[in-house]
Amino acid sequence: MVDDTDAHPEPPSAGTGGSPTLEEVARLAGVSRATASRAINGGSRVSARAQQAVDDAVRRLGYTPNPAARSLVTRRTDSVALVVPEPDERVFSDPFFARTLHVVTSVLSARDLQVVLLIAQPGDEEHRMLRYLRGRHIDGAIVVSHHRSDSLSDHLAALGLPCTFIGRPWTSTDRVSYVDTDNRAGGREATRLLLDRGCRRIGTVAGPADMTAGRDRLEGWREALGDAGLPTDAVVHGDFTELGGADACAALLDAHPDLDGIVVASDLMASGALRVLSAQGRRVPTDLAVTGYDDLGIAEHTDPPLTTLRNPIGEMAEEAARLLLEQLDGGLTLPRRVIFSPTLVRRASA
Amino acid sequence: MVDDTDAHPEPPSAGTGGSPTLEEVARLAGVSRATASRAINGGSRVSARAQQAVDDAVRRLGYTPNPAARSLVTRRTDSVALVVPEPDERVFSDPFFARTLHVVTSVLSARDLQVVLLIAQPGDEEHRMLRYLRGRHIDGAIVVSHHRSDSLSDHLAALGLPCTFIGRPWTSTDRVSYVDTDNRAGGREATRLLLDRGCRRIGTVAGPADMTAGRDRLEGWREALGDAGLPTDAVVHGDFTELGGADACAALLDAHPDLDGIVVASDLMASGALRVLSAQGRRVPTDLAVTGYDDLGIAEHTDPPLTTLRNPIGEMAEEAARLLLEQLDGGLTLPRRVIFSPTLVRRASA
DNA sequence: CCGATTTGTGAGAGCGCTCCCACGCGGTCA
DNA sequence: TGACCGCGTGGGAGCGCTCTCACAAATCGG
Repeated sequence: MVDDTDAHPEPPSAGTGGSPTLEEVARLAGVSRATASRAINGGSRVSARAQQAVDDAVRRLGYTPNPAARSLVTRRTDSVALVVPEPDERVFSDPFFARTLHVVTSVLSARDLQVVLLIAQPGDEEHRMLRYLRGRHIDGAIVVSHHRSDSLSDHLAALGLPCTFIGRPWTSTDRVSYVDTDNRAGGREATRLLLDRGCRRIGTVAGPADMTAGRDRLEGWREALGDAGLPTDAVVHGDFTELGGADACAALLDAHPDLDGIVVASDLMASGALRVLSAQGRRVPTDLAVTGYDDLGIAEHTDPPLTTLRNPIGEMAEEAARLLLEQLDGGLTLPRRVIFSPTLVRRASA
Repeated sequence: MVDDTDAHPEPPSAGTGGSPTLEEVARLAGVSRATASRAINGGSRVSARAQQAVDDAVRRLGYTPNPAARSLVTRRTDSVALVVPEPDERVFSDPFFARTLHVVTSVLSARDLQVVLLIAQPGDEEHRMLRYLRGRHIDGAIVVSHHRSDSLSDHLAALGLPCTFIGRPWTSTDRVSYVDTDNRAGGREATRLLLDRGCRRIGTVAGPADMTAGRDRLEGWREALGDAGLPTDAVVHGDFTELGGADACAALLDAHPDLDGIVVASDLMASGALRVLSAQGRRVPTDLAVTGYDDLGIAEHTDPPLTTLRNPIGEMAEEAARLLLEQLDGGLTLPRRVIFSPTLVRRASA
């Protein structure tokens, strides 16, 4: 029902449904397409009169720019991927991801960037994900929970896609930006705490060996025990899940029944470990002291509440988002790294 | 480093970085752009020879079609939103969403559709989300956990965007497709079970009053009790979280200390309720019988394991994805609804 | 009061793709 | 043998937008 008083040939969509185009906005506002475009995108070099006319026209027509047309010419899509190479059970049960997604989204959406969550467990989904990343669907990526086997850092570095890792990647560390915490220091600190309270037989439920966070915390534990001249043989790896932590703890106690302290590499795993200890009738911290890692809401609700190392997940995610924005804005910036420090939070378990 | 033996004017990006275009693939394959396009998109009406040449060229150049250019002309984006109008804490703690996302993604990605997770708690994020849905970023949407206040069904119906609801929407039920379970029957069945085992004072921890699933289950409870000539005054609403369930249960027991049975509208809430009951020293099911709802992995791990009604979440999500595909393929199909039946799963709590 | 800037504007060229249409070619049928 | 039919192909238009550029009008300093 548009008045076709002039005889210009028009696409059939003009009168029928099809959403309004910039052309139509411009016509209604009595300006050129170029001016309408300027008015809509920030409006520098546009007279107040023209701006007003365009704004009105946009409102009257309910105009929304066509993102495909726009990104065809700008070569930007205004969306960013949050890549999580993990099975979705884990993504949806570890509060770490919820927090990260929340913070990343709020930082990026303040700049009108859409965050696309890409969950891909290893396998063919990984391949699909790489195809997606390669396909110019997104302007950049934030990768979290990266494993040694997904050579994500290499792939992304090779692609030249702006990206930031949360947690130091295994390779290409000189070519991609990342944020991390000093996991080795954290591991050391947790262990020293147990040493200070008198533990002399300290084991660890370590994180996955294919994740830098897991390995670094383990290294810290090794260092502290080595410095104290104590053995570093009581190690079992878990997978950062509660169940995995329980299993690992059971295995650890099986092999080393004499332990009087356990450094667990995450709160979720520690929560599983506490369950096992309680089932075995071992009192925490009297018989055996336990430390966790992360402090993301679970630690205070376990029984007993966990002494743990707080990772500033929120700040890390925020910084990661900012680093990505820098790359998106600045064109080619040098890879940057920002390392945070974990802080000890004392509760009842150690 | 492309050989520019001919004198045709070329964009600067041809030799420099910029990813290869269809034009370049066609040239390398020695065919026209049109033929290259056909070969790449399913290849009907393409000779084996041409197909081969194009395939080779694609591989040699590492060509990926530019999605923006493609969707500008096809008017499809090949991506679909999974809309969750909930705060992200809840999305990331209720296994229901993990399962739904998993199933929806696997059905849709088999058809090369990208799933975009849209989490938007009520407020201005909601507005941003509607803008996104309106902006032709996606071809369709699946909405899960819809509340009365987000008038999502009305908005989407008005937009004419293909969409499917998981869980009956409040309004526009005649204009949008949805899948649901017979929640009223489920509520009735849970209540009858308690009646059969001799309970005579049965309360309920109901779901949110602004969600159809919550209201329908409550209705079922009312009906069953009404039929039995028993009072239906012991009602407290929870918010489908564990903590909410605990609080609601405490409030319920406070107001009605004489209860001998509680119908809880979700397993997560029932898990919170069991914790409260145990803290109060009430034995389940001896002193008081409890039923849950959903049966998504939590029910078997509570203490005692929950008697519950299994919702076929996986099948529902699958069907929802299929209904959406139908709309995407078929153009204008009539709104359809598919109702599943919950099945009783007996465990120890009732 | 005149050249030099600044400011607002529109014409028009693409961005990379799909798809319509017209064309040549061999095979089939009356 | 000519009319007709596919089939494979390429030419070319155009999707809706941004952005460069040229140009007129307004503003400025000397």
